[in-house]
Amino acid sequence: MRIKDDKKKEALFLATIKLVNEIGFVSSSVSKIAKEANVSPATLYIYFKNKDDLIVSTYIEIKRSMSNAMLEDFDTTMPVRDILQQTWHKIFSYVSDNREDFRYAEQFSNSPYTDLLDKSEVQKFFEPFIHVIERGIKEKVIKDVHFEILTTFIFSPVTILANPNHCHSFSITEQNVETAFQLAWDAIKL
Amino acid sequence: MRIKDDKKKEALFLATIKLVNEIGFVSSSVSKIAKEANVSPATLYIYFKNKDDLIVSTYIEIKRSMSNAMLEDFDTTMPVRDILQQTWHKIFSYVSDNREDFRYAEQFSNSPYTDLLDKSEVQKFFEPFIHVIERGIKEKVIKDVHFEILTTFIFSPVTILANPNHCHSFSITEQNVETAFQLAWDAIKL
Amino acid sequence: MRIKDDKKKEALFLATIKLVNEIGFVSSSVSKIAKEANVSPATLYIYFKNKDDLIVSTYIEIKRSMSNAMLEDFDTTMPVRDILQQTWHKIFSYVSDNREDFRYAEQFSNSPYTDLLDKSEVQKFFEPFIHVIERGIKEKVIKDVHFEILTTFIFSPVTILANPNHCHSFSITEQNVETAFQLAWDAIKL
Amino acid sequence: MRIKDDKKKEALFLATIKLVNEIGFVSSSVSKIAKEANVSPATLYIYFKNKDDLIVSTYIEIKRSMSNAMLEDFDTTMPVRDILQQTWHKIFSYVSDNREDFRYAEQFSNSPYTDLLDKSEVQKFFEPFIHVIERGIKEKVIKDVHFEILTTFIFSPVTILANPNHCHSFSITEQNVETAFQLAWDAIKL
DNA sequence: GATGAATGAGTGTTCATTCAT
DNA sequence: CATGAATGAACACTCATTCAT
Repeated sequence: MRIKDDKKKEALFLATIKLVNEIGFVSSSVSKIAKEANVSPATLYIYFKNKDDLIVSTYIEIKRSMSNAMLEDFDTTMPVRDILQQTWHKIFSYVSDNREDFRYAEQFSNSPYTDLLDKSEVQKFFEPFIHVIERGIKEKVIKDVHFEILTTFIFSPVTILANPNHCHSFSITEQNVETAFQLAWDAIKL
Repeated sequence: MRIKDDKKKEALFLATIKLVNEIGFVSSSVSKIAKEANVSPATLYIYFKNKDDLIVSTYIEIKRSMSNAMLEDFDTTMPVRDILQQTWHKIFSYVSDNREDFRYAEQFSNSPYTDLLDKSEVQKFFEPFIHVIERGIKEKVIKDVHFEILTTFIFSPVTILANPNHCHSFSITEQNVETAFQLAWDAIKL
Repeated sequence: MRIKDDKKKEALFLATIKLVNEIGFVSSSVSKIAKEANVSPATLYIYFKNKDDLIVSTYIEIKRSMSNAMLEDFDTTMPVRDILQQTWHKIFSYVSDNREDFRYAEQFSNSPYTDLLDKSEVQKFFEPFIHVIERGIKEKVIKDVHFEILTTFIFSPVTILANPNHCHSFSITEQNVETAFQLAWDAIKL
Repeated sequence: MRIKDDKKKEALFLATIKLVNEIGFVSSSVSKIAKEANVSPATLYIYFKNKDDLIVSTYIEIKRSMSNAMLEDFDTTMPVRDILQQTWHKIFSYVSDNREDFRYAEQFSNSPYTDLLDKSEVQKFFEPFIHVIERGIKEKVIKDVHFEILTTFIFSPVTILANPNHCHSFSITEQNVETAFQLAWDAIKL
């Protein structure tokens, strides 16, 4: 028999990201994705249960790689501010180097497909950072306010600033990123 | 016949918002929207050029009403901080009272339909606030950094905190909203 | 607006019967039926809820017309034997004149589509005959045995003899039909 | 390897019968049948030319076994009535003991697959009985009428009465079966 | 012999839009 | 102005069958 070809699965991931970024989820039909990946529509169903599965799996794949990049050199013994600063720069760096992946993830997390996602699967990637913030509160360097308020100011700005749809004149330079971090830190620091 | 006209258009707006919130953009077909509005699919094409036009017009209509609410009691002579604080509370209040409209706007602004939107048409609603921020910089009460960094910290948090999809444990109470504003102001203030 | 065209529904009935007789239920796809009826596949869904509905409705339509033919000149005051004899001939006559309808009905009633049929809707057509048989038992001209044994010998032979799939050398002549009735009557008479 | 072969073929027969009875011919796809038989779809094509061949072969296999059961203790020297009576009981007995096989055979003989069947291949199983009837006519104990009329009354009732789809209140008891035979014999006897 | 991967052709169904009235 | 009928094109998905190993 023929052997299952990881190249095909990879090709389907890439085709999905490319097409969704170009024409959106709705217009990215199974047959278009298959054609882009140089596969038969039927083949797609060997590697994925259905279209939803393909879309969600692609997202998880991206998040896995994103998480790996962020956790590189992660050192919990550093001061809270330094960890957040390092992470902040790492995220911008990843986003800058993987614009296509980032755009897909953005579209996904604001689409109805999110409902199909097991949130815990993705949230676990962020756990290390959550612990850092908790430590910051205990050490009295971060304001002791509702947790979601803190994350809104320390994590969300990244996705907004990096999204050219929202901020088309902001460019990801070392200087800009550091400036933005100053504001984020001013927001949450005690 | 003027009255009848407006009623049908209004009914179509409401039906669109309701359906899109209930089943999403993808499943909200023209015929379903028409049925929800008690109108023939063909009638829809009298009031709107096509489906895209309907979707985009509905968004602009919401933004117009949102803007009106925000500009109530708008007094440019007040101190910068007070204006922003008042506006911040006004937005949360509007969102709280018009959850359906807000949800639609959120879905819209993260869908490919955004591409069809003349951004300037919506941005003009925000102009008064832009002027306030510019004044704040000149008066040296707001940091003199890239403009989009400032808006990211002073406007975006609202849509994130008010979106139960992102923050399901944050509730819009006077206290919570004020706390969040403190962080926003700390971020941008000099 | 255009007016709903009964001719289209009729054409769909005829196309369904023709195709199903020629190539069977499985191969009779919606698009083939639509093409045969000179309609768009989408049009079919204006007149019928789905394929199943089309198939079942076609059957009921046939049964209605079959029943009408059988109940012509139906006179409950005649002797039991005469009524059955008259009906027997009438059925064969109908079948002979409407071979396509009969073949469709035969295929249908031996297909999984039967499960979708509200049996009572069709059984009501046979009620008058059931009463006749009950009368025959009471008058002691028909054997007093399990009801389904009686119907098996007085009704089923028609569908078997008239079905060229089962009996290809039996032809529906007045003489043959009368002979067959003799056997049926001999079977059930006391 | 002979043994392994036969096991696979047998497994495919059984899987076909089971699936077709459960979900019908239409839904019984090659891959589902293969999975049910714990075999690759490709393997199926080693034992059968194609799907049609599998379906038809399964039917013939059932008919062969049915015929074997009927011909047990077959004694052409007995009186015509006794032979028919014995056979009649034997068929009911077989059907009662092999409901799955019977159901498959019923579905098959009312499906378009019948067209693919070489009728003579099955009819040869019935030859001994045909000779008995011919003898009955010659001996003037059976009516001298069209042959298919006779078989309609002496064989078909079995498949109707035993089919719960047609007769759901008739149960195969010794008594019921004997009663039904009385009617069959009354129909054809001179 | 035996397999799972691979596929073109097809399925039933819905879509945004237009037509005739 | 307003409509429901009508449709070609597209949808997600499954099929019987073949291929390479």
